[in-house]
Amino acid sequence: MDTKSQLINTATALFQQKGYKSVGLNEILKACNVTKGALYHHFPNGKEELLIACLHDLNEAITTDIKTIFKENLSIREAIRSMIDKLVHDFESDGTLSGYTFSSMVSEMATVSEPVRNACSALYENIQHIFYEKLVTEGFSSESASEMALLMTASIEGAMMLCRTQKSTDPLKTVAKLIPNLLKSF
Amino acid sequence: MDTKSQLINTATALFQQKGYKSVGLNEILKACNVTKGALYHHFPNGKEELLIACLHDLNEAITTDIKTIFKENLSIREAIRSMIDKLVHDFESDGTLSGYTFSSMVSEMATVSEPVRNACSALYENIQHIFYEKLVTEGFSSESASEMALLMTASIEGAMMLCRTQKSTDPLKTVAKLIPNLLKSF
DNA sequence: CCAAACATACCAACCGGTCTGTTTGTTATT
DNA sequence: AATAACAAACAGACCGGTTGGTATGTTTGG
Repeated sequence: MDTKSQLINTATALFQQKGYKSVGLNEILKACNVTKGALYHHFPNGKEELLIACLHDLNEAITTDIKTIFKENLSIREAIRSMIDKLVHDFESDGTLSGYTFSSMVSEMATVSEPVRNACSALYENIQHIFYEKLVTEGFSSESASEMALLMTASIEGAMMLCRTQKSTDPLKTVAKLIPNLLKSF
Repeated sequence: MDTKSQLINTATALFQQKGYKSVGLNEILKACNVTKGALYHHFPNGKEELLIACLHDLNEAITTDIKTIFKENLSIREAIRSMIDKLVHDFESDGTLSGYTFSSMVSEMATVSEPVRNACSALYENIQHIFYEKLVTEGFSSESASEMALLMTASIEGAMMLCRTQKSTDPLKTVAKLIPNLLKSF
């Protein structure tokens, strides 16, 4: 793999685990055996440019990942189920909840840096759009589909937060169990 | 107000706005005109002890705040509605979403410091417990009440995250609108 | 008189970022 | 084929500023 992708990949993982400010450049550099010169060659604007590159990469990765899940599963219930199953599995295997979340970066940077906030906003919008389209094909009206997509995104993101504080996957499991009920209520 | 509370209050506000790592001790000290000596007199273990004190204070403040809202409002629908209305109002007036959230602190510290993680966990549990009790008095079974309490907490927390990235209160408003539907679905 | 409640100067460690090289790969010229 | 020329891709020493934290003093209330 080339140096640039290497930087993005390890930085992404570290940012997801510890947040943005908690991870120093030297930590990233050491983790992927790259020197400072190389970093500033590929990212002249330093750490924040690297973060935005990470968010862009994450956006693409998450989007394609969810899209394939939504293609493989016929109903939105099954799709959401297998999506959350994957999150739960990842969390249980490596202990870190890095799946479709970047809340650690959102919450500390969204209020500080506009470019970062925009990158995060784009990511959430993409996720919601995938939900939205699936819901529309299942007969939901445009309005209720976008509302449901928002509710689903919010509850999953919130559940991940709870999982992190509780060191347990139960919140995600509960939400996964309840989402079918939500869909019924419309 | 005494020095200790002054420190806690201003630190809480700053932490909520920018997160933990982004706020330096000197920034806090300057903001409330307190010197380093005073800080380390009241919090010998420094910044992290201050953060935990903030979380404890926040816990109490949020808990009593929500409790009074839940006493004033007969149905849980009305209670949630006025709770979110308050959040929306705060966000629209001062631009910062500091209400019942501390996700900025959770996400960057929960994976790093156990004491902080515990304090955050306690806070979420308290909130859920208030929801839970109200739901039980409205006839929900113990099991579905705790599930609903979790779902509500998660979706509100997630919605706040979305609000922050979108710089809009719409996500919270949408969630507020949909929660009655959730309750019906049980 | 004594301890609690500060104030202030100071510190090593670390931060992100810049600097000046050196290596390496590509292309043009003879 | 050899070489000159050039730029991209690094390497690593270095820098000023800031960080959280400490040590030592001074004030103040009981």
